[in-house]
Amino acid sequence: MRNGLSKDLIARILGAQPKYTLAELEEKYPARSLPDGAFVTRFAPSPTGYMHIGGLYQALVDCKLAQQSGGVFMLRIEDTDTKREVADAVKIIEDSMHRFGLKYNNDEKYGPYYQSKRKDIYHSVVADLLARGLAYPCFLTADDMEKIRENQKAAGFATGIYGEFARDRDLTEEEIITRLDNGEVPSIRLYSTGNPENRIFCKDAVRGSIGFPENNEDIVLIKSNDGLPTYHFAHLCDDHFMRTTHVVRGEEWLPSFPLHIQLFRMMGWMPPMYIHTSTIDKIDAETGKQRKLSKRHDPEANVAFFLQDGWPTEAVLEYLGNIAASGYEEAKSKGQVKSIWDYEMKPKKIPMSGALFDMKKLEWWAKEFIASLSVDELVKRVRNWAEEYDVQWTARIADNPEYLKNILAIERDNPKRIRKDFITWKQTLQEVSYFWDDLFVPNKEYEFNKDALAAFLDSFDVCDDKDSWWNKIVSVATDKGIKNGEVAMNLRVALTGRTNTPDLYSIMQVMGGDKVIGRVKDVLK
RNA sequence: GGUCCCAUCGUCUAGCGGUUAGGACGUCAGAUUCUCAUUCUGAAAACACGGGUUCGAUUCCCGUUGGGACUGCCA
Repeated sequence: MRNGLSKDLIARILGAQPKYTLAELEEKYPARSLPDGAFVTRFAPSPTGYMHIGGLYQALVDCKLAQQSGGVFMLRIEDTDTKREVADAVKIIEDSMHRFGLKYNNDEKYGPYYQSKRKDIYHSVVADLLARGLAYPCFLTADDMEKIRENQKAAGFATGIYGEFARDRDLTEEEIITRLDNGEVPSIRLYSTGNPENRIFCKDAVRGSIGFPENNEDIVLIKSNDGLPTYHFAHLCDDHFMRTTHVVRGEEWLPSFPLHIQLFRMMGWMPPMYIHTSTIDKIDAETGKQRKLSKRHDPEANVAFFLQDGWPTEAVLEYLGNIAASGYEEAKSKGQVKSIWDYEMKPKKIPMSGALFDMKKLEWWAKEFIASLSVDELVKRVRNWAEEYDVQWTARIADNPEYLKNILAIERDNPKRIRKDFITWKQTLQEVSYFWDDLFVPNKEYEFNKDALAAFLDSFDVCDDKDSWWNKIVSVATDKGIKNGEVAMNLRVALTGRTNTPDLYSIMQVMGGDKVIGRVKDVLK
């Protein structure tokens, strides 16, 4: 600790008198009146251009924990890094939240929810630290720090601004004024009182108490270039004054956990409960090693990928939710709950080891989900997707909406035996594309038994019921001395170009007599 | 290098000192079916290793190994 700075000097450093006293802030953002045990959570992404699947996972946990406890879930935009900010990023985040049904409730009373708009709060808090000698203006330039870092590395020391390397931590007021007069703009650093010889214990809801050496780095609280806070300081102020009870964040924050706890202690504030979630990983194709899903290498790291390809958002949420609350799967299969929102998520049970993203399992959730839809609902979802991502399909569907409905209704009448070959809305359309002449691809490889096909065509009547239809196939087979299945397969390939399809009779009914006759004739030519 | 986190079938996990180590996805086999999908039945498949503690360790402790994160005026 050092001598506190005078009021006037603090105002000069900050560019203005602090707007609030700590007491005023406490009053402005009072404790929330919520039922006992209610969680106040927040998803706090920085607007850097896209929504990461890991972010969605965290947001789901946040939302779920708040929702099931009768608490509040907030969305806070951490836009303190002006350099990395991307134009539409906030829109993308909000849109993703909306599409996945993650409803947040940003009560104005505790806002604003953009960190860039909360400067007054950060400055007021840092003014208090400055006055108490727990923070100081630091005039180290980027070059200075680079040199320090190099020297530290060469000497085998830990890098960072601490102890003797914290050049400006004991500047007198006069020295500070001289530098200010010089036109130098300081950042504001923590005057760390931590000693790495001591251990500090930090409590994580899943991992329990974690011991660290105390933090002794004079980390930056307020940046010199824009007067905005760093993450560490912003989260301290925000989660305190937003009255957050549970901070759900990635495990990459674990190393700075002691710093955060020390910060809370310095302020005399009660820290929230922390839940550090594990990463969502994949095996790197080149190195064969497990690593976090990354935006650059993995399309599936980006939530937009799932939207574009038409994955049911519910399925993605169930997959992710089951990672956080692994009993969900079983409870659902036993019919105890209908959706992830009905299943209680226990903070302590959120897994702490990194989970490999399992596309196959996601596919399973998606198949199950789509199979649970009514035909009308399925058609609606598919159309909605097409309208957003595929104009050609939109046109085709609009041309004859009933046709798509009939196609998708195939083998869906028996609830116990619904086909489960649809995974995404996009793939659903591809799966049934042969129903449209412009998409139908005749099979050139298959060696047709033209005799049999011709014989079938002779007897074909689209009005036949399923039994007489099948009887005709059987009689063709008998006449030609081949198996029933072979006749059916010839017909299947002639009509669809594929060797695997749903029920042939249904397909023919939906296609209609003209198309059936046309396609068989094309083969016979 | 330093600090911290993690370690059960291929994958996600249940387990919280005594279990035939359970489930799900995936895989394989069989049955049903005009093919596929579905449905049903079944199978293979795991406690990283080495020390302790204990009558007894998958479970507790230590170490090793392996994986991960952090080490920025980025979050």
